[in-house]
Amino acid sequence: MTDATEATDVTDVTDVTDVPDVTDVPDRLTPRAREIVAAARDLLEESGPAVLTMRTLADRLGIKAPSLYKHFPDKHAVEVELIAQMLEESAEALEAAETAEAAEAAESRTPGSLETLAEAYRVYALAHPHLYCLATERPLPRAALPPGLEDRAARPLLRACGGDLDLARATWAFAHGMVILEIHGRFPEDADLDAAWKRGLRTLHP
Amino acid sequence: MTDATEATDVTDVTDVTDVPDVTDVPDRLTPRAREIVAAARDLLEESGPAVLTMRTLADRLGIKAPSLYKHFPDKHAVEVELIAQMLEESAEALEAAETAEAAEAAESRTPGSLETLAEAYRVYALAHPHLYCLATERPLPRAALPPGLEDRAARPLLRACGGDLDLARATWAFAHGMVILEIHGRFPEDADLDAAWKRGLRTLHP
DNA sequence: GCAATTCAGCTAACGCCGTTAGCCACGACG
DNA sequence: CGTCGTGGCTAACGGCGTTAGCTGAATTGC
Repeated sequence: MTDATEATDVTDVTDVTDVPDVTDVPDRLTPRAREIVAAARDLLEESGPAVLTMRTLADRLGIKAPSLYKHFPDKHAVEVELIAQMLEESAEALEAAETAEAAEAAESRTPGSLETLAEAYRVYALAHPHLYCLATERPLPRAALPPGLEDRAARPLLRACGGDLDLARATWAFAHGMVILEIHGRFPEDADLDAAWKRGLRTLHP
Repeated sequence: MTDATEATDVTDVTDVTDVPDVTDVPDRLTPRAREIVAAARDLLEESGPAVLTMRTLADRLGIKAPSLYKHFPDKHAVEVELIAQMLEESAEALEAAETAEAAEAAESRTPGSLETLAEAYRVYALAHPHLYCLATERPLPRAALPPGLEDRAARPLLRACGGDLDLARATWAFAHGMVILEIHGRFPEDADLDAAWKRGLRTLHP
């Protein structure tokens, strides 16, 4: 009779009642845990980190806060999943930009191989500012992340830098700095950030 | 008998006991408020933001938490003072580097005018990582800051960039990115950050 | 087919957080 | 000598993450 049962109708995805988790990829999370992470992400992106509370998260799912601990050991574990999502999605965005770039280059109207990549990075980060900050403004929980994910997220930029690690790191620092300073409103209101991006990219990758 | 009195010996700048606040500059803070900020800073730099609590702060001063509200309207107001300190000190560090640079340039053994500035920025930030993060990872409370401070902190870099705003912003983003990523341990352990700094600075300012 | 176990919810509560209300001692000043 | 502002105090509130322990339903084992 609790309204929790109403909330579960959101599931309606897995009506498989026999196979528990015998998919090809060993599932990182149970279906319910994935629902929780999805709700956490909605909450974070809509309202920011201050609102992402175990109680509000439970509320949105129609359950009580302590029940969340049946699925995650603590709040940090939920956040780790959000960080993993961000890394994976930004990796996808960069990989997509990479192939788009290659296509354009084939037509020989090359706009500089870093430019599309940087634009993709910026667009993704600014589209998900709270998520980007959550994933970025603390030490990476490397041990709890899917193996290889960090490398995968870094690889497109490294490739674009021709394997030059120093250049790739300098470029990453520039891009992250631009994005995070913009997100936090540290630039003057009238600053021409497009111009600053262009300037930085052009000098870093002439 | 409280150790709060011991904390004041850090000040040792103003032993004037008669004039309350009739200095040339209209004092931003009462002496007691300055003691509180000093204790807050010690706490933050020693133990990080999680330990900077109204209760632990009061503890260190030998008083109870609610008494702090006789001196500051809320915790945020204390943090604003810490942010102001960081901006002022980093401005000083950059200005010092600027004049040192000028002296070296006069002897014509110029190491690139940005290099000393960047080094000073990096050294200051890494010497005060918690303070740097506090001052940097949220919107600037511009309205509550001493007027002109933000500009002053930005000016040395802008001068070194010959007034080129775009270049200055790109360089700032690069430097901030390098520092903040290093502080949060986002680079691989074996990354040669000196090399990445050199690479970035050389390409940004050839 | 029934017992046993696991799962996923619940309530109550703990200790921390920032913050408020209201009390009081003391020193300065008219 | 009274008055009043200053700067302490205690008690308490609501919100936070989290734990302990209960319960009913579903699944599993014999």
